[in-house]
Amino acid sequence: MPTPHHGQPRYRVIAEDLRRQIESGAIAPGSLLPAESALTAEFRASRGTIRQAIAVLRDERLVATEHGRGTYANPYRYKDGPADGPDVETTERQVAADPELAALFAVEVGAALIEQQNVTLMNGAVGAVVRIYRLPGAMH
Amino acid sequence: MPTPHHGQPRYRVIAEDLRRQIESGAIAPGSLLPAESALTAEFRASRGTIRQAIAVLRDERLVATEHGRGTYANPYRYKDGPADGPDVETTERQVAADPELAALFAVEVGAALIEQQNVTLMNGAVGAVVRIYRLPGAMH
DNA sequence: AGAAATTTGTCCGTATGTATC
DNA sequence: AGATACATACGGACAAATTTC
Repeated sequence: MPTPHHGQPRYRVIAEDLRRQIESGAIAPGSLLPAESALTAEFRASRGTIRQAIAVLRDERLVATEHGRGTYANPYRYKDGPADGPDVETTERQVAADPELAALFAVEVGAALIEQQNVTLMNGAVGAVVRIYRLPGAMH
Repeated sequence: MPTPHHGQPRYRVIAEDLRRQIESGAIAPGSLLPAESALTAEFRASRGTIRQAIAVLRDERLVATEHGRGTYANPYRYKDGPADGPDVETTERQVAADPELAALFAVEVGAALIEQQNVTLMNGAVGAVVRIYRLPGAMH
């Protein structure tokens, strides 16, 4: 229960341990780490400390966490894709108004809106996505 | 790692900074502030100091905190503006990537994206809504 | 389709030790 | 000595996303 704080903090020791397991393959790439609750038992640490340890690995991009799912080991390991495209790709479609858009346009949630989406590419990678919403029938 | 404390206490400086972000709209009214853990990183302050800063804003009713959910900005503030608003209202905030945006940006669903929303007004009515998405950290 | 269990996200309150004004 | 702040750690509770039954 104390807070040693001498030497190395616990969360760093735990992060170190988990990193080894991931890099050694003991935790397979793409697989889920044990749940936080399981790690609290395994390391006899509080959940906050476990989460701090995982945060270290997340900063290193060694793991990726998804809400309600878990924490994946070695999530992103693929090379660059060439796939060059035009500078801007434009698509237009009809979508349902989310609550905020509904309030702005003074229509009901779920009402039809026109969405024009422009995807701008910079060096082959997506630089920004622009979505323009307007009411059906509005001039443009 | 000094503890300057020259002039104003740290928590007041942080509160001041957050207040500016809220009042300027950089943190959209009704949206969530970054989590305490995120603010500790952003301001390089301890959690206790962050909580103290938020407590200041809470006392001012500038924010409202809900247990387990987060801290909301400007729970209710829409006093009369001094004059008519501009033709374009711009707000910026952090949102979670929907499946399509996630695919475009090559991030995971739910990952943080920056959304800049421009609401263009025509004769006081909303003419169009433009939402621009980009990766956090990207220049703009 | 719906309820329950699982899991992560967040906040709350508290505590200990250290360091700097 | 006292005030301020940092870093770490605990345990609890509620919220939200996902999966499972």
